[in-house]
Amino acid sequence: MSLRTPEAGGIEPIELSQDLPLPLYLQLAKHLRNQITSGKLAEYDALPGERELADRFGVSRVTVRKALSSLTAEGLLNKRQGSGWFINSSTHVEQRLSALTSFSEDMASRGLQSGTVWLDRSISRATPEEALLLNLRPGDQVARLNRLRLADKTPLAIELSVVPTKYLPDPFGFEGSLYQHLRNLGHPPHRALQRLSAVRLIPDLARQLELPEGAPALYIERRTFLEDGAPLEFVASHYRGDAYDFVVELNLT
Amino acid sequence: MSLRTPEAGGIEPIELSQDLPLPLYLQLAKHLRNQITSGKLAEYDALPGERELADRFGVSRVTVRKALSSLTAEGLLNKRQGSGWFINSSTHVEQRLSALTSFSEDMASRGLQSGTVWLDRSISRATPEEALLLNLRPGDQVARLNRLRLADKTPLAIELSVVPTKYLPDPFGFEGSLYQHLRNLGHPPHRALQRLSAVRLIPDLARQLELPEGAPALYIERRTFLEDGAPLEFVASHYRGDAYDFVVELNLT
DNA sequence: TGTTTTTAATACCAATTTAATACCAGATCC
DNA sequence: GGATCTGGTATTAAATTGGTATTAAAAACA
Repeated sequence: MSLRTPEAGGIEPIELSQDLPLPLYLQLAKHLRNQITSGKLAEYDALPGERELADRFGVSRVTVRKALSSLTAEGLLNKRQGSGWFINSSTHVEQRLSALTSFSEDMASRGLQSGTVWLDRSISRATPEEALLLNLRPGDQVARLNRLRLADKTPLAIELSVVPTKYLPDPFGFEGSLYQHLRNLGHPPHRALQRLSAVRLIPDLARQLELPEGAPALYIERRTFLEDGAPLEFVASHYRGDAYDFVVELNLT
Repeated sequence: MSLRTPEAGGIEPIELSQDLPLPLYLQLAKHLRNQITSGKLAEYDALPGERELADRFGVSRVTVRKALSSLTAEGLLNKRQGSGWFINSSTHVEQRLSALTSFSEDMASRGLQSGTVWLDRSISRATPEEALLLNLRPGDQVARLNRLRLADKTPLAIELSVVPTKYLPDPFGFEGSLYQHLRNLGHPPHRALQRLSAVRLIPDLARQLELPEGAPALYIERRTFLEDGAPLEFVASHYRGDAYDFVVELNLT
């Protein structure tokens, strides 16, 4: 047995079969990806050596190698000759886009308890600027959702969502996730465009976030679109600069 | 059953009939077009093999081939011998993330003239933190590139790049784009992971950016990786909060 | 009605991928 | 410094992929 194998590897065994409609190396990659992203194999952990893995799953070393290589291309693993294969930090694959979809999911993935305090829930006419951004006619009505977002009871962000009433007729008709509700109503968000910048908090917002006036904040403006390209939602958020990181992962090819 | 067919294909069955006033291959093309554009096949990039499809729909391979060819002419599919048929990614919406690759390109796309003032260009030992982030051994050497970035002659950002000397042996050996240079050296950046947050500028940085002390800034930390997953570069940037927007576009599906 | 075009089948060809074995080279550890 | 770990690479055979030629029936057309 390899010297550097951590406690028998901690990898669950699995039966790989040539009869399945997926090549062996992809079956193996899939299994390992599960083990890694599910947290069963901790960050920075070493994987068992290639020979050991080949032996354990009953395939050749080349097959193991192809599986590991494909996971490397995904950014989950890295290797060093003479040392072995290691799990990358920040391999929260499922989380890649969740930061943009749902506040609660985002918080959950960071291991924080999320909470919401409603500041405003009403219907009114769109301002000229909102009408422009949401592609509405002047005077069209919008639902306005202003929420204070909490992480472990600490104020983390203020979020103002504006949705045309044709997509959200009743702003009181839901609890929890706005996106889930919109999906239920048959208006699933499909694409989003975000702008991020750093701003100084105005007194009003600073007070609500329990920060001194002028503290730095991450300002995120988001426009969400339906599949047919129609604007669904406009959100302006202020995140506490001292407590929130926005993570983006991307390919440069 | 085909070995390489991905997960039974996920294609709904349909009854094709010679008695209809539409040739078999067009009936099949129509059905597949529906499945693709409706997004039912979006999660499977690959289609089942031609033989598998022929078998499943009870027609000959040539018929399947004609159907797939006509969809190719429409731009929905592409093929590779030995591999199979793939749904074009252009049918999914493309992500525009190039704003993250190069400062100069980013500026150019905003119609601004970009400039650079070198603050530091040297080689030294990696700090323990850098060694961890770049997967180096303690004492390994890194090139340190500290640049003041200008947009139309206004200071816009301060950027500190750290690259292991094994990838960038001579920090003076290039002008212009670091990424272009790394590509020329055979180390093309492949993937990046970014963290963004808002910070208050420390006096030193504030002075260099010609801002008052404590002004808000967008802090962007980026790690860039090679295709094989090895860390290539670590960058820490401070962007003026009053002059820079960071744009992200993405799909929520 | 004879001719051409389209349709759809069978059979065989060529490129690619898969997955194995055997051996090479760099790192680590004593 | 030399075992002996580690990953790296070259070579191979078999399986699977799409590619193509040939044929015949059906449909369209003159």
